[in-house]
Amino acid sequence: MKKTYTITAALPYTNGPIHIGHLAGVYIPADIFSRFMRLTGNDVAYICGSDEHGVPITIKAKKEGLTPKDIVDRYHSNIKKSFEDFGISFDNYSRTSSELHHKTASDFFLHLHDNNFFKEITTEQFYDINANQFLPDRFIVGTCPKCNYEKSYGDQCEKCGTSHNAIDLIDPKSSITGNLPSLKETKHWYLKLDEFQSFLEDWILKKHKSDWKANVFGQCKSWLDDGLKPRAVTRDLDWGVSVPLNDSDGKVLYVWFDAPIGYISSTKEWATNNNLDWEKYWKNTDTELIHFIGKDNIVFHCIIFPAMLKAHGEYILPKNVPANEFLNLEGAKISTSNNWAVWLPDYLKEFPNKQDALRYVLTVNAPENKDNDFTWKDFQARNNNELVAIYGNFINRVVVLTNKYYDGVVPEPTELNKEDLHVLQKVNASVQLINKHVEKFKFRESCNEYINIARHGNKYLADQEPWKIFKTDPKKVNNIIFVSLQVSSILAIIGEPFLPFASNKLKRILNHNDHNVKWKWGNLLAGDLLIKPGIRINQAELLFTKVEDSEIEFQLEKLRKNKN
RNA sequence: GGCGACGUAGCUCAGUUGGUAAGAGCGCCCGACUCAUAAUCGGGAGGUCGACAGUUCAAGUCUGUCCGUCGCUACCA
Repeated sequence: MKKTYTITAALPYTNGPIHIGHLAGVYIPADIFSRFMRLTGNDVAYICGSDEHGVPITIKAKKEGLTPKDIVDRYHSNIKKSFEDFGISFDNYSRTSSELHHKTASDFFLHLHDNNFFKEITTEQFYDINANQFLPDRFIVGTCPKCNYEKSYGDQCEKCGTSHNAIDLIDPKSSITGNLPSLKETKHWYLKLDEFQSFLEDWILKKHKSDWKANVFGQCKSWLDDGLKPRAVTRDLDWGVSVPLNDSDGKVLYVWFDAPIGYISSTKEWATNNNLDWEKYWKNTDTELIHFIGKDNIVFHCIIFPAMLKAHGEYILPKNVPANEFLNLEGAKISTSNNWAVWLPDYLKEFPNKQDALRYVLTVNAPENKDNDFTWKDFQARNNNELVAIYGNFINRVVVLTNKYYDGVVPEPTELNKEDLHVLQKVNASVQLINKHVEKFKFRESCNEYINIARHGNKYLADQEPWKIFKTDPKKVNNIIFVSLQVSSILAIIGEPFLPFASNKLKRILNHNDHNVKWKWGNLLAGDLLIKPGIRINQAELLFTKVEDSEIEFQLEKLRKNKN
């Protein structure tokens, strides 16, 4: 049945390029899901954009002697381009600095304000007179009251790990100017989250007990059991969406309040550009809203944003929030500040035309249930032993045999025998399994099952040995090659969500447009014969190429240098 | 400190509501084949299921304690 899906991928924060952790945790799974849902005939809006507000960007700008706008412009285009080059199929990639977003977020805030969902609370915050700004906890350094470490941050001591309030620090200093900060009163708007306690308990703990992932459900339960409290949704800052009220000079919406609204404004932008109705994707109760995020964002997407949407009153709530865990790199935590990462722009430059290899490795080793480790050696092994040796090699065998025996023309099959039908059945069973797993967000299993199709193909060829009987039983060989080409065409169709570049290449090799059945999901599911005898296919081209030891050594060396 | 998720073969992971002798892929060893990017196909070795205790006729699967990894969070469960 055709459905409408609004699929969001966490808005990347524009203070650095995209790295493999982002890809494995969010963008690749969301892309597979989106592509799969399009492939199977659904109406999909795959939405994302740059998250460009918040304190870290203003600090980075200050350090580089630039404006916040300079910083976000730089990374917005960097991120947008690397997503495009990598083949992430967003329907729209917007940015939160856009006018449309400011208006959308501002209106959203006003709507909640007018309906009395906020509480104004005045507190004392640290203020740096010289820098002329309030200081978030992260930008206050002082001596930890517990372990006496002298460079503890305002929110947490890096040495003993305990968290505290900035006010508790001994001898606090502004990390911007080094001055002693003073306390100053400030008023902020707090979302009355507590009023949504019972609603959220019913919605999450009862209605989504079985279909949300254990890590997501557990995290939510922990928050709900604790009891929700009003939460500040504004900040003292001059960079962001201004609070649209009279007595709100110097106040902006907290970045975590405006960022998820970015999903909505990005959808609006897309709808406007394509002459569509954006409300269908956010206000129609038949539409399934799915948020792909990392585990650090669970509370915002499962508690706060749904409360905001519910408070607004017109919006649908997420059907699921398949949060992933984290990806490590060579045994250590990925870190932007320590430059311990594989950056996507670097990868694209250093491994040209190998987008699918990274997609594949990050899919089959995705941190779906627990933190996982990415190693270059594993990357090489999976590329060489699985993509090249199993999938690429199967296609190559079939295409070479077709060219060798039939001058590239698809042979006419006669009655298929037990073995022929058996392999087609096995492939069909794999297709069903892939479908099932993708719907449950089990992308690693679905991708493994995809490779299994090529395994079935290799085994079929090995068992049938057409090269042995070509002279003695040509009719049988006709069938073997025909069936192998049929399997190849199935791989081309269903591989698109996982390995889109290879899939397109394979379609070209097999001349998919010339066959009399459209290579569409429905025809595949119906078990239709996708290839037509008499059609000439092209010469063999390698679908994947090997990754050499020297390339892996180069990457490892690069990481070693960063470490020092 | 509290809460949550996770801890299964060398590596990465599956293991429904507890029940026939613990599974897969990769890696490793042996064999077969040669159409294929020395690729493929078959077979094999390898695990006291983090530790300890408990419930049960029966536990990787439930309970408790502890240890480890990661995340969330605060003096509050």
